Amino acid sequence: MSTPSAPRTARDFARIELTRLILANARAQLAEVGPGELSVRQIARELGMASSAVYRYFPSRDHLITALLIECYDESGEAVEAAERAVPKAQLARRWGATAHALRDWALVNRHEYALLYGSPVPGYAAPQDTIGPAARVPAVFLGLVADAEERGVPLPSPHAPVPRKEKASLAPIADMVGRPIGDERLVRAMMTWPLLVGQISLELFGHLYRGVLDYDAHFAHLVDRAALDLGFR
Amino acid sequence: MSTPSAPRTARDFARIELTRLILANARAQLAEVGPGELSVRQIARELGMASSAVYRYFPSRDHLITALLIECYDESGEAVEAAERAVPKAQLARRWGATAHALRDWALVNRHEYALLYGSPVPGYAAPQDTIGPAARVPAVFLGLVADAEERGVPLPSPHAPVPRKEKASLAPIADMVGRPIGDERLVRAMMTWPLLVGQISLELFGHLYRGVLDYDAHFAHLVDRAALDLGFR
DNA sequence: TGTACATCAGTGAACGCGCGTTCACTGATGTAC
DNA sequence: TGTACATCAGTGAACGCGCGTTCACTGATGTAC
Repeated sequence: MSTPSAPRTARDFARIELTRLILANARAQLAEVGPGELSVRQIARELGMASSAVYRYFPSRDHLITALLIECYDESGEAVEAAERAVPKAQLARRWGATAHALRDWALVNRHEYALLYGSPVPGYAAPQDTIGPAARVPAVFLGLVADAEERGVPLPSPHAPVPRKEKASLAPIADMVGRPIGDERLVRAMMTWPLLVGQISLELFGHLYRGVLDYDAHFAHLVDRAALDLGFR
Repeated sequence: MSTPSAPRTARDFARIELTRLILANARAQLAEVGPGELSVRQIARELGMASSAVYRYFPSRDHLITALLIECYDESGEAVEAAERAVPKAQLARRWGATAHALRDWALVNRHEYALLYGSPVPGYAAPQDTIGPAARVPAVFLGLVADAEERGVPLPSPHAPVPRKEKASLAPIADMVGRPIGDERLVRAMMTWPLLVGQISLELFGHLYRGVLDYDAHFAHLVDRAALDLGFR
């Protein structure tokens, strides 16, 4: 993909391998330390090379972070997509459940990575355009689900809320992303699941449910079931 | 409150004043810089004193952050409570809308403060018990709202989702916090609004809606209206 | 009211640490003839 | 196939910066008699 060309020479191979190693090590650092504390020097140390050598592969720390962002968006996207694929297409509620739980499970195993994606922005870092595509993978799965529901004519539970013109216009890019016909009401419902999931996972991981909710698993599972109803999936 | 005793001497006055000044300056720093980059030395510089002097007032940077957390939780709590108070008790939907918008408005004006409260935890910092009380103010307002709805016998829209025993037990501390009788289903609904709001505000502030949603204001307003329906508020 | 002592605020230097990035340089690898 | 040159990887020192925290000290404020 981003390989400049087929590796021919030993140098090419080494370059690819080391780029991979550096990224893998940066990633490993995220097991111990938050995204803001990622250190080029620490990576170099771990790899037994001079810190300046890293700059042959990534022109700056920001480029490294960008690569990590893309990797993590893709990884979580892949996890969510795989979970969804494993359920028969017709079972909307189970597909929804599988995807929602896949996202949370990924976040629980990759806490700092989750924080990198959905927590506060890394200080001094501005994400470039390159991350937009990968970032859209997870929401795209959810949007695909509601589009399927629309296709099958699955009814949405009442009461319905009329969608104002302004809001409809506001969501035009999302409707485009779906690429299939979808009712306003259903699109809004889909747009509620996204903050619900990210909000719930963030509250849990960032410690806001501590001593409030006793069983995080049970609570998340129930919220997902509840949301399935609202989406007309059962 | 946390004043050790009534200020009697000039020293006492100066101590209170300087503690206030240091905190105010730390707070002002948040206008420019994220919570993770808060610097004791920078505060001292701004105040024209030696950095070591700050340690007469706060024994460590962590204590400063704790004080900031409490201040910000209280401030946002106060904003939300005030917004709610301004609406007649009987108008549940409007009370809900006012509180939800108050939280977002506060977050928009105080972006780094919001990140401090609801974003990724500050690296190397562990919040002590002292923050739990103030942190509960905002959710308490929302819980109060649904408790009022319960009291008035406001019906919840169908379809209803039976709440499993496990989940019911899991939410026991929250039910306690409410302190008034409240149905399981309604409590769960309340527990969905919290991640919805925090999730939506975080997605917006942290850049995840960029070029996806065009009009953040309109979208948030509609989500809040939509949620009001689900809560039985209209 | 005045003196002797204790308490505390604030200073400035220092400790010990870490960071991202640059740069001149060496030596290995690749390429063109 | 062998040589001359160009390209690139990696080094180690350095720049310039910032940080939290400690400590011995001075001078002002407060207290007890």
